[in-house]
Amino acid sequence: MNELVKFEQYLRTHGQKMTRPRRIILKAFIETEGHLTTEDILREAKKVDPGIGQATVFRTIRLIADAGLAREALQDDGARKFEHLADHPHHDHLLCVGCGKIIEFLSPAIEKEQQKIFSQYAFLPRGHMMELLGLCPECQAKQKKGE
Amino acid sequence: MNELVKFEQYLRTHGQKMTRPRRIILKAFIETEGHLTTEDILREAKKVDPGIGQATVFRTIRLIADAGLAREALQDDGARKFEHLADHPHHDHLLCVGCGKIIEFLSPAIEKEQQKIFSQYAFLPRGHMMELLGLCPECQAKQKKGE
DNA sequence: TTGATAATGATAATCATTATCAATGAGGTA
DNA sequence: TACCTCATTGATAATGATTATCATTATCAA
Ligand SMILES: [Mn+2]
Ligand SMILES: [Mn+2]
Ligand SMILES: [Zn+2]
Ligand SMILES: [Zn+2]
Repeated sequence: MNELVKFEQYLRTHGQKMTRPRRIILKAFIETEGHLTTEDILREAKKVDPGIGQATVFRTIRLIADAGLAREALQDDGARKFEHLADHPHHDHLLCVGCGKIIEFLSPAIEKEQQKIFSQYAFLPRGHMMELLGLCPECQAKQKKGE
Repeated sequence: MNELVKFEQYLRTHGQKMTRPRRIILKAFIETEGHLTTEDILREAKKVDPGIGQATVFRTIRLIADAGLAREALQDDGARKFEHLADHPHHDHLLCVGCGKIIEFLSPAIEKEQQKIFSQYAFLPRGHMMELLGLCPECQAKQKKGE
C-alpha cells in the first residue's frame, strides 16, 4: 500500500512516530470507500484491534488529512466526515436534500473559473469546497405523489 | 423595513406568531452586516432588550433562514455563522486561510456551469455552497519574510 | 539495550446546539 | 373588550462531537 509509505514519510519528516494504532487506523480508512465519520473508522479499526480508542482515531485522522491523504467532506451538521484520496481524484459533491444521496462529479469548466477568481484577487490557491444541493429525480417523484 | 413584512407573512402562513423578541432579533440581524454567530446576534439584541435569551436567538435565526431572509455561511468549525440577504445578492466566498479575511464574489460563469450539473443529473436545484480557500497577498508576503 | 520523548486510551472538560418545562403572551373569537 | 387556546419564552438541563489531561506504555535513534 503506497499510502502507508506516504504516511510514514510524513510522520518522519514531522518528528512523529509510526505506531501500531496509526497503521491500523490508516489501513481501515483507506480500505473503506465513502464519506466516513470517526465513528465509522473506529468501528473498522476495532475489528483488527478492539483496544483502539476513539481519541486516537480523532488524532490520527487529522494527521492523515494533514499528510494530504484525506480531506474533510462537507458536513451539514453532526459528525465530520472524511474521505480518502487514494486512487480518487479531486471531485465535488451533488447532494439530495431529500434522501441524502451523494453524487460525485468533476467540472473542468468550474475548476478553471475558480482559478480565475484566485488570480483575480492575487490569492495563492489552497483548495476549495463546493456542494450543490438539490432534489434527486426519485425525491421529486415522491414529492409529487405526496400532495 | 421590508424584511419585517416578509417575516410576518412567513409566520402567518405557517401558523406562528409575531412576538417582541422575534422583532428585536430580526432587526438586530438585518441591521448588522457580515457573517454573524448567534452570539453576535444575541449581543445586538440585548442592547434593545437585555432579557432576551439565547435559546430564542437559535430558534429565531432558523425561522429567518427558513423564511428565505438569511443563509448559513460555511463554517469551518466552531459556531455557525449567518448572513442576511437583504439588499445582498447571492455570492460566494474567497477565504484566506492565513488571516481569515473574507472576500465576497460572484462568478456568472460558475453559476451557469452549476446549472449544467444540476440538469445533467436531473436534480431540482436548491442552492449551493462554494468556498475558495487560499492565501491572501498580505499573508503571502508575511510568510516569505518568516523563513 | 537504553533513554528521551512521543503516543495511547480512559476519562474529564468544553462548546455549540437542542430539549424540557413552567410561566407568559399573542391573537382570534364571542 | 374579555376570554381562551395554543404558541412562545427564558432558564436550565441534556446532548453530542471534539479536545484536553494525564498516568502508563511504546517507539526509535544512539
Ligand atoms: Mn466524495
Ligand atoms: Mn457573505
Ligand atoms: Zn433524493
Ligand atoms: Zn490573509
